[in-house]
Amino acid sequence: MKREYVSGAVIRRLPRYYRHLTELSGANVERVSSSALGKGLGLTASQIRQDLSCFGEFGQQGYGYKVEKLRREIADILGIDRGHTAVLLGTGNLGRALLNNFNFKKYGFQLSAAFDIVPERAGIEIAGVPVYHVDTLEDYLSQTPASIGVLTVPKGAAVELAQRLVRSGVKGIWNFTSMELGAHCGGAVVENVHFADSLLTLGYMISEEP
Amino acid sequence: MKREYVSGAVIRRLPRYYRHLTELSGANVERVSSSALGKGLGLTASQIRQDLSCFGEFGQQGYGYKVEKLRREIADILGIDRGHTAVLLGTGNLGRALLNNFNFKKYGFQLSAAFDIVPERAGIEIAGVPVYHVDTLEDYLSQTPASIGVLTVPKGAAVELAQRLVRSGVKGIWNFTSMELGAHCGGAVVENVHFADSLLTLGYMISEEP
DNA sequence: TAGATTGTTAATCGATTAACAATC
DNA sequence: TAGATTGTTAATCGATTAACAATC
Repeated sequence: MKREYVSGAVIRRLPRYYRHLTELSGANVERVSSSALGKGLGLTASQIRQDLSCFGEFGQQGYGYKVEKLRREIADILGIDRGHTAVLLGTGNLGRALLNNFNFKKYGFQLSAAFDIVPERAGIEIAGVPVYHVDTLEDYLSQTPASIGVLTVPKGAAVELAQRLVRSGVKGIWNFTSMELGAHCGGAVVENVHFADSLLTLGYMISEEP
Repeated sequence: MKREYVSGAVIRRLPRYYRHLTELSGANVERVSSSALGKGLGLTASQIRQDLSCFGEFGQQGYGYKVEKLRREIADILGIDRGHTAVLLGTGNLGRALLNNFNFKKYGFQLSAAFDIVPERAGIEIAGVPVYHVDTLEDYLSQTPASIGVLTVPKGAAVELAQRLVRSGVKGIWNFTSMELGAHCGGAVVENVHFADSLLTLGYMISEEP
């Protein structure tokens, strides 16, 4: 039964399903049951069937799920191949790490340009992506709209740039700064990658271990 | 009332509390109520009081919480200043980005060394951290134990290195690879930073927007 | 057909919110 | 003292798990 509202907990499991199914598919596995999938991901079979039922009926009774079919269904739910585009702001170490190592295309995003405030970086290319001066951001986006902006700038620049991105029509911000942007971004969705929060959580867990 | 078991949901909010309190403290704010704190973080006052009550009684009735006192209490709960140590494996772009930009010390971790498989990188220093060849990992850790290992290596090397870290006494793994390590790491805690999952979630959310 | 496994409904469990006595 | 705000208990809400008829 297709739901209109799907909880965040379910949505955050979808990428894990997708990753696991991609691996199975790569290993030429044809079919998988909810219980096998659950074992692979540390979840119950019941939860997986419940999760998937938010989006439709993808299995066959007595058989399970066709791996490749389910993988494509989830890709579609996640919006891969929906033609998303992205720009990246801030070509410091982290920005360069993403440009060089992260396969945006694999997840359905075309990264068309990067921007930096340092004049010397304008005009160069990093991993095939052209770098422009941040002053030209609005001009660029009016010509070449982007679905999301990737924020890899110093904390102090985050709010202003987020607002400029949103005003230029960006629908989501992938925020790698430690600034909380929720309040500043109007209708846009903010997805945070807070390294510090993650490390502090780990620190807590190793401290509490017996 | 002090609980022995604290849910993951509570623990993942603690770093946010800590960050917010650090900001208030920096702005010389002396006291804060649960409702003010809740407003700042997008949570209910009730939830904040409930969360804090897992660890003790830190407030005063009719007054609220002393910002600096609460900040220190949470730092203590999170295990900051517990003398954690860390090593980093893999000095590619992402590893270098962390070495150059991420302030481990600020979160209570001393990063003592980095390792790489490329022979030319052995002997250099990155942001003051010495880089050694990964063949010397066990020798090094037997002399200088580490609480956690930071994994910024290619996916294919993740499992083997995680296991070597755990065998050398590491208690936690901060995993930046896309490999799921849960099953391979015995008693050690694994904290994942999966960029792809984060981006896919964002992709879903901007696709579903009205 | 018999065994397996789905999708879904019902039961349980856990987390969030509300309410309030205690008290600064 | 009166107003404010805590810590905690009770009520609600939502998410996970269990059960099972449908059926491949």
